[in-house]
Amino acid sequence: MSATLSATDSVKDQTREQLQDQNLDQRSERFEQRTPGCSIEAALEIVRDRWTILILRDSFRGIRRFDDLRKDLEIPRAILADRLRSLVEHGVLVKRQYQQRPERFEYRLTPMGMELSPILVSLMQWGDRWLSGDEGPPRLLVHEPCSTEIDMSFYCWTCEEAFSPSQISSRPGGAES
Amino acid sequence: MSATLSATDSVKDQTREQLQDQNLDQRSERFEQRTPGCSIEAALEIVRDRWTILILRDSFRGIRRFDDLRKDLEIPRAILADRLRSLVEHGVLVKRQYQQRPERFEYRLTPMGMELSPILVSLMQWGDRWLSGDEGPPRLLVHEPCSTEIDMSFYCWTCEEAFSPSQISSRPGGAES
DNA sequence: CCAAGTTGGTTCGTAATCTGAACTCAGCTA
DNA sequence: TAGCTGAGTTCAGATTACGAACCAACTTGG
Repeated sequence: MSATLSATDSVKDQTREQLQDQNLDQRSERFEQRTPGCSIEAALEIVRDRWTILILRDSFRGIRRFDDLRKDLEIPRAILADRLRSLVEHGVLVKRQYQQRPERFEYRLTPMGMELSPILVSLMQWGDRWLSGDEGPPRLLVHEPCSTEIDMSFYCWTCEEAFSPSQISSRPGGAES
Repeated sequence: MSATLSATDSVKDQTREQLQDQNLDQRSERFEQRTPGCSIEAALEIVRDRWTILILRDSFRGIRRFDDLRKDLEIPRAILADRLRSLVEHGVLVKRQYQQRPERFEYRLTPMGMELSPILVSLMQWGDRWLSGDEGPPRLLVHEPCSTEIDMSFYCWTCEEAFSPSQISSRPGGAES
């Protein structure tokens, strides 16, 4: 996945060409990100498809066993086995024996896996907002202590306020030192 | 690496839980959600695979044309055409003619598409946190006015504080009234 | 005028993946 | 002894993905 420089160039060219067109063009680089070393791509290598995400959703719901996952998702066994293997290899789940006479296993989220929750929550909220019918969202997520509905918008700890995606800009990270 | 303060917590939680086994089972319904009418599933029907997400990432970066997308992503033409068609059908992108002599088109995010940003940002941050090497995150996202790094953890507007995923619980939504 | 280039696709044949059904294996259970 | 459960594996057929070639409508260069 190279083509790095040409990507930059074409973005610039395009922006210039379209200046007269619309005036939201300066926003176009909000998520600017060089392809080599893109964290989104890296994450997608682990969270690779629909099944994987649904397995994770079920893991958050507390479903831990092969057969329970299979029945709940109606997923082909071979694929479930494969995805679980992959998630374990990547450190998102751990495989644990929960009884030995008949050897039986369960899969649990690791801390790394737990931290996938913002992804699932934002998927769910987007689905709620744009895809749920007249009946409104099928389920709500709330902050347990106070029952306030969860809102995954952006919040700035310095300004102490929420802000919209248009106020996001990106800058190089990497080895600064 | 700014992160959820929850990282440490969940490490602790998990360790404790794994030693003692099953006293966290009541938490198992955090994301409880019946399969019919799950917003995550609904969202996944639109955001269906890796390519689709990468197309959206590039859209946020301001790449709007078929050929620019193809070159940047190195995606097969047929698949790009198919994914763009699907995103347009679902209302995430709009296809607009930007010149007529040789008919040429571009694809832009709709408001519905713009609101996918929390999903992309949380994917990126998870990748940053868990997958980026010694060099740290390849790019940072900041709140433009103050340059504070964006943190997509959970924030409660009532309690005025951030909280970890373990404090999320779910309840039925749907046609109440 | 002809040749080549650009953009935005479509149409292949082949390769990789997914799928459902059947099979395995170990230890219960009646 | 037969049958059941949980956790898989194996296999044949259906779906998708992939890369290369092709098409169409214009523009540009010689």
